Amino acid sequence: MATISDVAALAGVSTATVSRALNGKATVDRELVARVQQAADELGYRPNGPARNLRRQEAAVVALIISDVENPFFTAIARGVEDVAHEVGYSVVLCNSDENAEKESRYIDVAIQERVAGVILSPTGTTSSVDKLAARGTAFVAVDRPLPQQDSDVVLVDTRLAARQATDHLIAQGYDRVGCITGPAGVRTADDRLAGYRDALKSAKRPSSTKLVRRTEYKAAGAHKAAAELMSQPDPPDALLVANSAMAVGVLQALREQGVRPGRDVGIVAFDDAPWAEPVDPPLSVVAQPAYEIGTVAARLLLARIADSTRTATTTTLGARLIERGSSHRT
Amino acid sequence: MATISDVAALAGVSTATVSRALNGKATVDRELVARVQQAADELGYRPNGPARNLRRQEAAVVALIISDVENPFFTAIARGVEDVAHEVGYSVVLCNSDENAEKESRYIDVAIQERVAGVILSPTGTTSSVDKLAARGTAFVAVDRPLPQQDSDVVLVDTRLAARQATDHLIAQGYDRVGCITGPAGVRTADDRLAGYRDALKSAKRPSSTKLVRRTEYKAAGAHKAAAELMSQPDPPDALLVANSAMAVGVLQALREQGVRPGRDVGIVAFDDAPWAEPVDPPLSVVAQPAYEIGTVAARLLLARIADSTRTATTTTLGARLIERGSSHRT
DNA sequence: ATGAAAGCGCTAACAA
DNA sequence: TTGTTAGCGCTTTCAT
Repeated sequence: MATISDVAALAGVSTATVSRALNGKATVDRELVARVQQAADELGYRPNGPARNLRRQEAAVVALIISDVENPFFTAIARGVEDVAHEVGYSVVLCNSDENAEKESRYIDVAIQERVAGVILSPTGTTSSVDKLAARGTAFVAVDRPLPQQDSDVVLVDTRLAARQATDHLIAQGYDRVGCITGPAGVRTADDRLAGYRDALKSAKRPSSTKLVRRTEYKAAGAHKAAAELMSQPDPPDALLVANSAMAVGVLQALREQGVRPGRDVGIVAFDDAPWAEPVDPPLSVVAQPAYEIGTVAARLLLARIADSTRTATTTTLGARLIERGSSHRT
Repeated sequence: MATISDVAALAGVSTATVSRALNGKATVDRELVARVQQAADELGYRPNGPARNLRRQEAAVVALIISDVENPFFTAIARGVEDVAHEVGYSVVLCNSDENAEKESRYIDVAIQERVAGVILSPTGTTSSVDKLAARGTAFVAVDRPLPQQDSDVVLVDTRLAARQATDHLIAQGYDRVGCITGPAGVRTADDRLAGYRDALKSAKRPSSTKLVRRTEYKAAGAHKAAAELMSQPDPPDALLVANSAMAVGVLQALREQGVRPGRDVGIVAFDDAPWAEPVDPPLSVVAQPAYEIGTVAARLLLARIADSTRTATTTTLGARLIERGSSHRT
């Protein structure tokens, strides 16, 4: 594979000039630039990334560590990050931590090892593996969940408020016994959504009973079981706030099995506006989180921090939007 | 950040010994290994990836270039690739070509530049940017779609047969005018699915009319429009074969808008077993492609080719499975 | 404006 | 078994 010396030889100049010419430094004669360019083209020259990064002591790469590639919420974030990063010539490496602290830690090690310019991640619960990033001075920003006792840039959604509004909406629609299926204790978004749900019950002066609440993994299977349990209690809920779209799949499934129709029989609002939320029957009411925007904001923060590591950390909180569809109306 | 020399100094040995010890070479004294290890731990030493890659002339990284991160079919492939690659210590870099030849080409450039060990990609139609990989001798394998006139490793699904079987099934269920909504002309999977659909009509001695066929992007919006058009014709289809799950979203939406119930009024079979296919009402009949397996097979082929670039190219064709649910039954 | 030369951190010949 | 040393390909002083 052609190296910079090959190009230099062919163009009849030094490697330094080739480097300067190809990197657009102003101090190179126009004619030489052309000659170098032609030689490079002729040889199909591509700079050797590792060599460049070694010399520059940094790669124009950011790592994005998300907890679930199959979750549309996170893929939308990825899109946002990608779009911003590419604008300024950065590549994005997507890593899948699978909500697993060990995998997350491993990817962080890789990121450090490859000397990426920065890391964006949705931290898996209690982990402190981000300390490694902080210790090395690698720029990073957290999305979706704050880092415990870490003063870093964070991009969040006001998910507690969103949960409250969604619950308010269900109550306003005449549902009386609103239940909640949320994620595991300790996962911040799960806790917040539950808190918002309780806020709404309290302000509507409804009693809040633990019999109407279930916590499980953020997956379809757990939610399926939880919903089945809730619905076969003596006093089943007549509405459900569901904490993400994968869970909604499980809940819908459980309701179908019990012959219960969403909306008419049991009101449903789920977090995340999945593509299938609209075409299902009845259409699913959702809390749409600004996932793409989370990604763009996080990417911009990261780039700013890469450029200036002394910036003070900021927390950005974005709002979510309730989209009312058939599943939260009695008619 | 600590370098190998720092570790060497602290352990009182040469850098070569540190390198050997940390890379598990057999020829190092046990006691020294321990000393080196301890020094490395103490300093929090992480080998510099670019330096290592520069020296080794190859990174233990494979690039996976897929045409849509938001499509569950491709994310499942990604999972498969990841799992196999990680087993042998390779990292996977996920890139999103967005079904866009230019983006694909750019990612291929990056892959070459970073000197990745190999590339797995779902080629966007007619592109010849993979030639660049071939020219550089970078190992690669194609998934989902074959490369035009390129003798490389390929992992495919027998999608024509699957489309035929799905159509057979619809006909067997008593649907009389089966239509088809498939992807753009020139995209191999789209063409194959259409061909399989026609195979079935022919062998059932049904006339095949272009009035029952629509081609659009592999997206919800296009399929929505196509379905709406098809259904408002004078002689609308009473069943539809839909070429992927994003399209199915659009089709279902269109049917809802026209007050047409899947199954009872219009039989539906769609490609790809999306998570929401089961909980919708009625549950969606699908052609389940072995996406995860495509990923694992492709990864193994790639690793084999990395190890031995002279291997002759192979084509692996996997089967798909028809899952019959409510949307393809009249009752 | 250009070239010579040093060196980024690591691994692998080659010596000892 | 260990150390010495020479690069991998690039960018960037420092001279010129």
